[in-house]
Amino acid sequence: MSVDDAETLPERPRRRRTPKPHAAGVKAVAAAAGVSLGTVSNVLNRPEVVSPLTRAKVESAMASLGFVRNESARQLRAGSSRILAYLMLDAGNPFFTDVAKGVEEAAQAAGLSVFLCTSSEDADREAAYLDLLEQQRVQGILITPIDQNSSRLRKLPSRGTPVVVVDRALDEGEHCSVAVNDVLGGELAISHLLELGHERIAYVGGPNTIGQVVDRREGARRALRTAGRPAADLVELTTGALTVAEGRGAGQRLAGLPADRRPTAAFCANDLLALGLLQQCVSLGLRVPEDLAIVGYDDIEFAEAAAVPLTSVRQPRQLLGRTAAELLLDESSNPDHEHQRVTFTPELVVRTSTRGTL
Amino acid sequence: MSVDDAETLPERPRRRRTPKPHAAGVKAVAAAAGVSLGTVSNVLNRPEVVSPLTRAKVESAMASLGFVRNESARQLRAGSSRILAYLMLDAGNPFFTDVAKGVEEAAQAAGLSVFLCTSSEDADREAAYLDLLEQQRVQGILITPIDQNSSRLRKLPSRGTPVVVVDRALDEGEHCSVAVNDVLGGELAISHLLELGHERIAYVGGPNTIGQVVDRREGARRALRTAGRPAADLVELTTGALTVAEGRGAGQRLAGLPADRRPTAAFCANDLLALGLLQQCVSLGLRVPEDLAIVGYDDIEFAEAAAVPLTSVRQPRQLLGRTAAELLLDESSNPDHEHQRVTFTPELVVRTSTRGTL
DNA sequence: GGAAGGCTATGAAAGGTTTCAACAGCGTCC
DNA sequence: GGACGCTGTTGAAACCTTTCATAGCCTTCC
Repeated sequence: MSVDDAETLPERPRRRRTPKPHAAGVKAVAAAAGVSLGTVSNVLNRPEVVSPLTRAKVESAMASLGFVRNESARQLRAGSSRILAYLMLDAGNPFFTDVAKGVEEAAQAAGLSVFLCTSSEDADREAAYLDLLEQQRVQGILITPIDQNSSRLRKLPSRGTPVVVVDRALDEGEHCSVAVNDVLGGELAISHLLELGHERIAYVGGPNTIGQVVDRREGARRALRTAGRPAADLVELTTGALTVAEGRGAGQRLAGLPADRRPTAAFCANDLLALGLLQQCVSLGLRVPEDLAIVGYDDIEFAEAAAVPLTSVRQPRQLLGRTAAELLLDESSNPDHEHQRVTFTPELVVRTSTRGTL
Repeated sequence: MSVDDAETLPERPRRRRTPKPHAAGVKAVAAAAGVSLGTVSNVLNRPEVVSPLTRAKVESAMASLGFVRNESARQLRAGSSRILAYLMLDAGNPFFTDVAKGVEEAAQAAGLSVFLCTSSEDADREAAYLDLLEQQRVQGILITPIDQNSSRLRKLPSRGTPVVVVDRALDEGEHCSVAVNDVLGGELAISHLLELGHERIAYVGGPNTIGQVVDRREGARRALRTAGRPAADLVELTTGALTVAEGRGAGQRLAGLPADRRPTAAFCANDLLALGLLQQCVSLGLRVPEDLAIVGYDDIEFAEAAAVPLTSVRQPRQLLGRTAAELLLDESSNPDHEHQRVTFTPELVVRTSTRGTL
């Protein structure tokens, strides 16, 4: 240590900021390869315009310096992102992860990447992620919204971030939407149970703020009307969420009813509820489907894997995701894009939980 | 149209690029509010240093212009990102989504957001996402790797992107890791089955490139040795992946064995396999646990919800994710950070699939 | 032999934000 | 009454890349 050091110690040299370990940028690469900045950029973005020799020099310089392109700077200048986001309602529900698989498929085909986010059915979280994604200037947002009337959601497209609503059909607005006809799904389920001779049927689902819950119940009621049955034949059990645990709770309530008042069949708003219900009822001694037939909704993989395979209303999950992503891509690349509402048709898959041995 | 126009038509005015619809930046906000650029930035980043009056002016200007902060520019200049990424093996496995939940929890507590990515057990995809995330300069990466010896993975930390390996303990290297003792888990499962009097036991799992599969089998063998049993008592059924479908296939093979050679118990490398196995065996007429006892691994929610509730080895999934995220945060904020290998202890949860009625 | 034209490579400008040294205004203290 | 300190605000530089008009060189063709 020299005397000098001691003197200058108090006023530290003060770098502008702590630099990342080895941040080699295009500049360093250009210097190492003996070319200009622009050429390095061309190697990255339009390799075909640069001569093979030069390209090789640049590429080897990149490799030896460990160059990593700074996406922020790229995006800032180029103005576009190569990323799509899917904001899910609940990552724990296999339905959504299957939709996500379809999204990824379509994105990969277009050379884009997908970031998944999950709102966990929390409106604040949803809002926070929407803000974040907008600030990131992602190419577009796919969302299964909690509240489809959110003003935040409506504002996004006018500011340049395309939005596609997944699994919910919006009446109007600045987005495309992709959904499955939930009313029809409900009808399918109840018609099936009526054909099997069931008279008193439970509808298990909630909360009523969730559009899917409402639509599926509406379908159930419609099927009863069509069959000329009184609406009172549908016993409604409301749950607090669409989870296995809530399904178990509903099972408890159901099994507790005296046998002569207990429904002989239950239609659940999704498979998680149905699986919980199934488990609880079986463990309380009810036989499925003899004492209680059960129909679920979504046909997730675990529906078939349950020891009493579950009859369920199948939705084209992956197709849903793929279509949504394709609509989004069209919106962001095709100047004549027109918003669409795509609706798919659900399909009843009959298994042991309603028909017994086949 | 003037004559001039006709003349200049061929050489189109050529905007630098098509601007996003209404891109109001800090500059526009500053102008509208009658303050300088720096003040707007202060409102965004250090609101406490700006006087309430000025702040109000700026905020109302922001609102009326629909200002959205450009995160790319922010990150470019500030050098740091407020985002964490978790690169999962398989979004369809509830185990990983539960881990993700823990990650989100910890991230939220620290004011960060989480992007989820899924490699779908595809090494190329994993590599592509790692590149992407590094280019995005995310604050750090949590990963359950396919190949934990990937050179790409090892390079990341030295270039400034911290990495924490989840659900895998690495022997060395530049990262922290968080894992559960899989060997012990295997031992727990087999010891339990031995105590129940089973003599011929199947181990169902694969492929052998997956560390978890290997470790759990190792634990199984160790338990047999400890009990003084020959290694041949463990019948190995190798699967191609850890999925429900593969479990079903294994069930088919198992049920096809003549009763006197068929194992009386099966230990599966994860719950997806176990659920598939359970379903197939039941539908082929085997009684669980009387004819075949089954132990799974992970204790995902569906394990308990299965109509024959599954005995399983429970891992602290959410805690795993939370701890991993905390290690990552420490690494990126604490200059004295030292890499750690955290190992949790698994726990056997006994249910009907091995013990019958309780 | 010289002009035209095709390839490549160059260098400066631009993109929106944060940062920070400097400054203005104003009350306080001696 | 002057120096000082405090609070709030300013303006320019810096972050790293992409873009594009232009320049240089080489070939080709008249």
